Amino acid sequence: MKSVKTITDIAKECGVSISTVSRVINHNPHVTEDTKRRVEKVIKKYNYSPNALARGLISKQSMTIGMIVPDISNPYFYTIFNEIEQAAHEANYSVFLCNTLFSASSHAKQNLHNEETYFQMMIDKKVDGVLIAGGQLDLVHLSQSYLNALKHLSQALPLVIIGKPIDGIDCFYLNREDTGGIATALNYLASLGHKNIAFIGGEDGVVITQERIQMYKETLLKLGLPFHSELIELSDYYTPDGYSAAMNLLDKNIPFSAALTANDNVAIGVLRAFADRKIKVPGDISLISCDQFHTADYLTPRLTSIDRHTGLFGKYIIQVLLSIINGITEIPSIKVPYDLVKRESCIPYSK
Amino acid sequence: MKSVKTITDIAKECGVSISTVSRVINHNPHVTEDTKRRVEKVIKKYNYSPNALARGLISKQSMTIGMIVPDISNPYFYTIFNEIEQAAHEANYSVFLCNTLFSASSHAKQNLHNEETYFQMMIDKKVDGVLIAGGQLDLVHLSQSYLNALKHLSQALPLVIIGKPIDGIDCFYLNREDTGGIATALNYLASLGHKNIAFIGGEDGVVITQERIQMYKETLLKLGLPFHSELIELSDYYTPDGYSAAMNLLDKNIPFSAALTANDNVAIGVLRAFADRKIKVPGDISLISCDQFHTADYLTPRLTSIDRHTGLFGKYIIQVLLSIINGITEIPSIKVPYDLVKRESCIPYSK
DNA sequence: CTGAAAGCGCTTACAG
DNA sequence: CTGAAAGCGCTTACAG
Repeated sequence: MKSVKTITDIAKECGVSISTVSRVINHNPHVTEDTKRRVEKVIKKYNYSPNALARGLISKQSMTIGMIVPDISNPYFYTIFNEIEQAAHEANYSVFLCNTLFSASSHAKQNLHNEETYFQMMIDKKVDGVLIAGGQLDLVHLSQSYLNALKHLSQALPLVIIGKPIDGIDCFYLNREDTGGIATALNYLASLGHKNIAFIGGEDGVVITQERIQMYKETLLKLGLPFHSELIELSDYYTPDGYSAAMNLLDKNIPFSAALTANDNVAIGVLRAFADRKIKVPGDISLISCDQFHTADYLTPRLTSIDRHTGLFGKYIIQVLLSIINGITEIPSIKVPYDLVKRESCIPYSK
Repeated sequence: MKSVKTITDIAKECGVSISTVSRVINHNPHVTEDTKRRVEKVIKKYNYSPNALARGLISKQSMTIGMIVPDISNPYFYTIFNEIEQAAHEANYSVFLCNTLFSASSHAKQNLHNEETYFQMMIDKKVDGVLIAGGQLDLVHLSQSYLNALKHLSQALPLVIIGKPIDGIDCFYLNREDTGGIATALNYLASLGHKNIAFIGGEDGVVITQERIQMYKETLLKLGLPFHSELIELSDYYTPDGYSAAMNLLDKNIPFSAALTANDNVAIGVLRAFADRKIKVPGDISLISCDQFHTADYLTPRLTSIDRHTGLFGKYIIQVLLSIINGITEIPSIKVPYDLVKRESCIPYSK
């Protein structure tokens, strides 16, 4: 395309062989100080830097990793990505961000094979490792086609999956406890005297949602609180979804004095729906979010949330991926904490 | 690393030369239907797909692009990225997302050469084109080191910069009108009878901020409204920044009945600050945001905003980059509209 | 210490 | 239509 020097150009100008140039580039000690200096001077002169494609071809390392997520505009994913990318960059890796646009709620409408084409691209591009978070992965029922593609990927490259192990797919699975926050939130609300507690958000047909509902049920039982399946209103993880879910819930006309929300984005929608129905938070209903994003502390009321420390989890993920790339197969386990952050949206029950 | 077939493996198993295999891969018509079928069968059998590194080395096309942004968690950037990535993927490109973490507000503290190392990485990896949005680029004063790195990049690869032309850097510049929204917002507030209008948000030392303030000044003048430089409170583009900026502004004790906010995130912080000071929006102060994100319609009050259609701009950007990669040097210009979206946060002035 | 040669996995003229 | 050869820009034994 444009004027970019190659190792041959440098070698010629220095009057040495390309082997010698290669040696100085790679800090091979078997080079005279003098020739080394001479070569380095020319390298600097042209700002020469070796072609990573050629290098990758021969060294079997592209210094590249792939991250496959459904939607980078989701704070959960971009928080993880930020950590991944930063650590990767520090380790001299570049990262392909693959945004598949997969949505569990509406996946009938979309191109079901989109994720699979991303898998193949990562294989073709010889990334040194791939990370998958979210997408079809989380579905309760996986299509055969997806499974095949995933298997093919796992056989071609070091693969890290954020989630529960999938039958027949041999790769590394990193899992964070996804339900503990639910129990913590519920215990807190119960301690405030709330009895009828709604559950808003979480996609239908997704493993995590099932587990969370299970935990919701169990915890209520343990606390001796009533369980009404009608108080569960699923939805996607975004603000508009929270809004419509809250409206649907309200339309059922089942009394509740507190609500659990999948994350802060959903909470914003719920807050809006409640305001439209003249329901005061926390005056009429207490609200707690199970996954804190960045705005919780600036909403009105300030949102009581569970901080799941997703950033920490991201740091852990990339650390694992990098060590796997370097041949370490023993992965350290980690306990990512989750903390209850009490703010203004929950108050004691009073009737 | 793991078992991945090469063109040689396929050729051997088919009993043909690698040239022939290459021809069927590349849909070269000069292959007998019969051999073609035979080769394709084996390709399918092993799920063979050519090594993109080797391909890129010879064809001078890596089918890869780079996008360099300061912070992907910023809705402005992720909205653009989403469009870029989707269109790129449809055109069979993968995208390296480089998150430089550059912040104009606090760049004294950070690694100033971070962006430059990303530039070099993109050159080394032989991406087919690079896109830069935000970062040092937007600064009023550019460091010589950055300028050199940028020049080097522009000479090595097709480069598209989102922003104003920079002296001495020959590349493609895509610029959207960044100040029109200010005038529209101001006109609207004036039409509601507001006279003292504050300006909150926008980083200091950045070109766009200068232009916006200039526009703010000019428009007030045109409208015959007073201009108080004390009513300008700069800050970064995030919620906490909006909060502290609003607090600072309030502490000055200069009366105003309406405020312009750089974007919705800043507006959320401002809303919170006002609430803490018992100032009602829109009762006491009307608020308008100059760049709408996704939550505007769910805040309380619902936020009146300028919709700058950043997604559309993103579609345009990638279309331009792709055509440049394909050798088209004539870039179509576009007029991205901006619309005033009236919601609840602005009401007529009444004293 | 240094260079010539082989090879990474492809594509593309060039012969046949 | 098909194969042998050259070559993309590197790295890495192998000689010297």
